[in-house]
Amino acid sequence: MEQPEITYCSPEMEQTGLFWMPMQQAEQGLDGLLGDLELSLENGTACRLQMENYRARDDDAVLILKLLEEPRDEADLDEWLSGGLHPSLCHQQMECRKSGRRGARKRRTSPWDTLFFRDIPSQRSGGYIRRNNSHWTSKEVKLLVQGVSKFGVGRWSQLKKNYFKTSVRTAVNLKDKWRNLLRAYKGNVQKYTLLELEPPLVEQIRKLGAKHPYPKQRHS
DNA sequence: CTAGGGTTATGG
DNA sequence: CCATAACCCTAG
Repeated sequence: MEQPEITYCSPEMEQTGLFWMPMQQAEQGLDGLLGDLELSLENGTACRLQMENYRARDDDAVLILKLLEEPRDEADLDEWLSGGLHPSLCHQQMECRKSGRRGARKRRTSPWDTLFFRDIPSQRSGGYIRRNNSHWTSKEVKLLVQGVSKFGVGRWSQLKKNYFKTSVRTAVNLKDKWRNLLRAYKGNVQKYTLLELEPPLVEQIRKLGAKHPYPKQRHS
Protein backbone atom coordinates (compact mmCIF):
# COMPACT_ATOMS: atom_id res chain seq x y z
CA MET A 1 0.00 0.00 0.00
CA GLU A 2 1.49 3.26 -1.04
CA GLN A 3 0.94 6.43 0.81
CA PRO A 4 -0.24 9.39 -1.16
CA GLU A 5 2.54 11.51 -2.44
CA ILE A 6 2.62 14.80 -0.68
CA THR A 7 4.25 17.96 -1.76
CA TYR A 8 5.92 19.25 1.33
CA CYS A 9 7.46 22.35 -0.06
CA SER A 10 5.98 25.38 -1.55
CA PRO A 11 7.86 26.68 -4.54
CA GLU A 12 9.44 29.45 -2.53
CA MET A 13 10.49 27.01 0.06
CA GLU A 14 11.84 24.62 -2.48
CA GLN A 15 14.10 27.28 -3.80
CA THR A 16 15.70 27.71 -0.46
CA GLY A 17 16.60 24.07 -0.50
CA LEU A 18 15.59 23.65 3.09
CA PHE A 19 13.17 20.90 3.66
CA TRP A 20 10.95 19.97 6.50
CA MET A 21 12.73 17.50 8.56
CA PRO A 22 11.42 14.94 10.96
CA MET A 23 13.09 14.82 14.27
CA GLN A 24 12.73 13.03 17.46
CA GLN A 25 10.06 14.69 19.43
CA ALA A 26 12.19 15.34 22.46
CA GLU A 27 14.58 17.21 20.30
CA GLN A 28 12.13 19.49 18.67
CA GLY A 29 13.16 22.82 19.98
CA LEU A 30 10.01 24.51 18.86
CA ASP A 31 7.76 21.69 19.84
CA GLY A 32 6.10 23.67 22.54
CA LEU A 33 5.41 26.52 20.24
CA LEU A 34 4.26 24.76 17.19
CA GLY A 35 2.77 21.74 18.73
CA ASP A 36 3.21 18.52 16.91
CA LEU A 37 1.40 18.53 13.68
CA GLU A 38 1.14 14.87 13.18
CA LEU A 39 -1.79 13.88 11.13
CA SER A 40 -3.45 10.81 9.97
CA LEU A 41 -3.04 10.26 6.30
CA GLU A 42 -5.87 7.85 6.18
CA ASN A 43 -8.36 9.99 4.42
CA GLY A 44 -8.20 12.68 1.84
CA THR A 45 -9.36 15.37 4.17
CA ALA A 46 -6.56 14.82 6.57
CA CYS A 47 -4.16 14.70 3.70
CA ARG A 48 -5.35 17.98 2.34
CA LEU A 49 -5.23 19.48 5.78
CA GLN A 50 -1.69 18.39 6.17
CA MET A 51 -0.65 19.99 2.96
CA GLU A 52 -2.22 23.21 4.06
CA ASN A 53 -0.31 22.89 7.26
CA TYR A 54 2.95 22.54 5.49
CA ARG A 55 2.04 25.40 3.25
CA ALA A 56 1.48 27.63 6.24
CA ARG A 57 4.72 26.59 7.79
CA ASP A 58 6.50 27.16 4.55
CA ASP A 59 5.34 30.72 4.68
CA ASP A 60 6.88 31.03 8.08
CA ALA A 61 10.07 29.50 6.85
CA VAL A 62 10.35 31.87 3.95
CA LEU A 63 9.69 34.72 6.27
CA ILE A 64 12.35 33.78 8.71
CA LEU A 65 14.84 33.26 5.95
CA LYS A 66 14.22 36.80 4.91
CA LEU A 67 14.84 37.87 8.43
CA LEU A 68 18.11 36.09 8.26
CA GLU A 69 19.17 37.77 5.09
CA GLU A 70 18.63 41.23 6.37
CA PRO A 71 19.64 40.86 9.94
CA ARG A 72 17.81 42.83 12.54
CA ASP A 73 17.92 43.02 16.27
CA GLU A 74 18.07 39.73 17.97
CA ALA A 75 15.28 40.84 20.17
CA ASP A 76 13.20 41.23 17.10
CA LEU A 77 13.85 37.71 16.08
CA ASP A 78 13.22 36.44 19.55
CA GLU A 79 9.87 38.06 19.64
CA TRP A 80 8.95 36.63 16.32
CA LEU A 81 10.00 33.20 17.42
CA SER A 82 8.17 33.23 20.68
CA GLY A 83 4.94 34.76 19.64
CA GLY A 84 4.52 35.90 16.13
CA LEU A 85 3.74 32.68 14.46
CA HIS A 86 1.88 32.67 11.25
CA PRO A 87 -1.79 33.11 12.05
CA SER A 88 -2.88 30.40 9.70
CA LEU A 89 -0.74 28.05 11.66
CA CYS A 90 -2.53 28.50 14.93
CA HIS A 91 -5.74 27.97 13.14
CA GLN A 92 -4.58 24.80 11.48
CA GLN A 93 -3.15 23.44 14.62
CA MET A 94 -6.52 23.00 16.20
CA GLU A 95 -8.08 21.69 13.06
CA CYS A 96 -5.69 18.88 12.56
CA ARG A 97 -5.95 17.54 16.03
CA LYS A 98 -9.28 16.00 15.50
CA SER A 99 -8.25 13.57 12.83
CA GLY A 100 -8.71 10.02 13.88
CA ARG A 101 -6.23 7.24 14.19
CA ARG A 102 -2.76 7.97 13.15
CA GLY A 103 -1.36 6.62 10.02
CA ALA A 104 2.28 6.52 9.30
CA ARG A 105 3.95 9.11 11.38
CA LYS A 106 5.44 11.99 9.56
CA ARG A 107 7.26 13.81 12.24
CA ARG A 108 8.58 16.97 10.91
CA THR A 109 9.99 20.09 12.31
CA SER A 110 10.83 23.38 10.82
CA PRO A 111 14.10 24.30 9.17
CA TRP A 112 14.81 27.08 11.60
CA ASP A 113 14.99 24.42 14.19
CA THR A 114 18.38 23.43 12.94
CA LEU A 115 19.26 27.02 12.31
CA PHE A 116 18.63 28.20 15.81
CA PHE A 117 18.58 25.27 18.13
CA ARG A 118 21.32 23.03 16.94
CA ASP A 119 23.40 23.75 19.99
CA ILE A 120 20.81 22.97 22.55
CA PRO A 121 22.26 20.42 24.92
CA SER A 122 20.85 17.03 24.38
CA GLN A 123 19.62 14.56 26.93
CA ARG A 124 20.01 11.69 24.59
CA SER A 125 21.73 8.69 25.96
CA GLY A 126 23.69 8.36 22.80
CA GLY A 127 25.21 11.71 23.48
CA TYR A 128 24.42 13.17 20.13
CA ILE A 129 21.53 14.86 18.48
CA ARG A 130 19.89 13.26 15.59
CA ARG A 131 19.15 16.14 13.33
CA ASN A 132 17.46 14.84 10.29
CA ASN A 133 15.62 11.71 9.70
CA SER A 134 13.70 12.45 6.61
CA HIS A 135 13.36 9.96 3.87
CA TRP A 136 14.85 10.77 0.56
CA THR A 137 12.51 11.78 -2.19
CA SER A 138 12.84 10.31 -5.62
CA LYS A 139 13.78 13.75 -6.77
CA GLU A 140 16.74 13.77 -4.46
CA VAL A 141 17.75 10.31 -5.53
CA LYS A 142 17.62 11.38 -9.12
CA LEU A 143 19.87 14.27 -8.33
CA LEU A 144 22.25 12.00 -6.54
CA VAL A 145 22.43 9.51 -9.38
CA GLN A 146 22.93 12.31 -11.80
CA GLY A 147 25.70 13.67 -9.68
CA VAL A 148 27.42 10.35 -9.30
CA SER A 149 27.37 9.76 -13.02
CA LYS A 150 28.96 13.15 -13.50
CA PHE A 151 31.54 13.04 -10.75
CA GLY A 152 31.94 9.37 -10.14
CA VAL A 153 31.85 7.78 -6.72
CA GLY A 154 33.83 9.28 -3.92
CA ARG A 155 33.76 12.96 -4.62
CA TRP A 156 30.88 13.63 -2.29
CA SER A 157 31.97 17.05 -1.30
CA GLN A 158 32.09 18.12 -4.91
CA LEU A 159 28.76 16.53 -5.54
CA LYS A 160 27.26 18.33 -2.61
CA LYS A 161 28.59 21.61 -3.88
CA ASN A 162 27.23 21.16 -7.34
CA TYR A 163 23.98 19.35 -6.81
CA PHE A 164 22.94 19.76 -3.20
CA LYS A 165 24.27 23.17 -2.50
CA THR A 166 21.32 24.29 -0.45
CA SER A 167 19.95 20.96 0.62
CA VAL A 168 20.06 19.67 4.15
CA ARG A 169 21.85 16.62 2.89
CA THR A 170 25.49 16.61 3.80
CA ALA A 171 28.27 15.05 1.81
CA VAL A 172 28.25 12.15 4.22
CA ASN A 173 24.52 11.80 3.79
CA LEU A 174 25.03 11.56 0.07
CA LYS A 175 27.67 8.92 0.49
CA ASP A 176 25.47 6.93 2.83
CA LYS A 177 22.52 7.19 0.55
CA TRP A 178 24.57 5.93 -2.32
CA ARG A 179 25.65 2.97 -0.26
CA ASN A 180 22.08 2.25 0.61
CA LEU A 181 21.03 2.49 -2.98
CA LEU A 182 23.64 -0.03 -4.00
CA ARG A 183 22.62 -2.34 -1.23
CA ALA A 184 19.01 -1.96 -2.10
CA TYR A 185 19.19 -2.50 -5.81
CA LYS A 186 22.08 -4.81 -6.19
CA GLY A 187 21.54 -8.44 -7.01
CA ASN A 188 18.44 -9.99 -5.60
CA VAL A 189 15.33 -8.04 -5.10
CA GLN A 190 14.84 -6.72 -1.65
CA LYS A 191 12.00 -7.79 0.51
CA TYR A 192 10.67 -4.33 0.31
CA THR A 193 11.74 -0.88 -0.65
CA LEU A 194 10.30 2.26 0.78
CA LEU A 195 10.76 4.30 -2.31
CA GLU A 196 9.80 2.98 -5.68
CA LEU A 197 12.20 4.21 -8.31
CA GLU A 198 11.79 4.25 -12.03
CA PRO A 199 13.41 1.26 -13.71
CA PRO A 200 15.72 3.41 -15.82
CA LEU A 201 16.99 5.06 -12.71
CA VAL A 202 17.54 1.74 -11.04
CA GLU A 203 19.35 0.58 -14.14
CA GLN A 204 21.68 3.52 -13.93
CA ILE A 205 22.33 2.86 -10.29
CA ARG A 206 23.25 -0.71 -11.08
CA LYS A 207 25.60 0.33 -13.82
CA LEU A 208 27.37 2.85 -11.67
CA GLY A 209 27.41 0.36 -8.86
CA ALA A 210 29.16 -2.14 -11.06
CA LYS A 211 31.75 0.44 -11.86
CA HIS A 212 32.42 1.32 -8.28
CA PRO A 213 31.51 -1.71 -6.24
CA TYR A 214 30.52 -1.60 -2.65
CA PRO A 215 31.60 -3.17 -0.52
CA LYS A 216 35.00 -3.25 -2.07
CA GLN A 217 35.63 -6.35 -4.01
CA ARG A 218 39.02 -7.39 -5.05
CA HIS A 219 38.29 -8.47 -8.55
CA SER A 220 35.54 -9.75 -10.70
C1' DC B 1 37.58 14.55 3.19
C1' DT B 2 36.05 9.68 2.49
C1' DA B 3 35.31 4.73 3.62
C1' DG B 4 33.35 1.82 6.28
C1' DG B 5 31.71 0.00 10.62
C1' DG B 6 28.04 1.16 14.20
C1' DT B 7 23.70 2.87 15.95
C1' DT B 8 18.85 4.33 15.92
C1' DA B 9 14.40 5.07 13.83
C1' DT B 10 10.97 3.62 10.50
C1' DG B 11 7.51 0.89 8.84
C1' DG B 12 5.93 -3.62 6.50
C1' DC C 1 9.60 -8.36 15.13
C1' DC C 2 13.31 -7.28 12.24
C1' DA C 3 15.06 -5.71 7.64
C1' DT C 4 16.02 -1.44 5.75
C1' DA C 5 16.92 3.56 5.63
C1' DA C 6 19.01 7.30 7.69
C1' DC C 7 22.22 8.85 10.49
C1' DC C 8 26.58 8.92 13.49
C1' DC C 9 31.59 8.07 14.61
C1' DT C 10 36.21 8.11 13.32
C1' DA C 11 40.57 6.22 11.48
C1' DG C 12 43.54 7.21 8.03
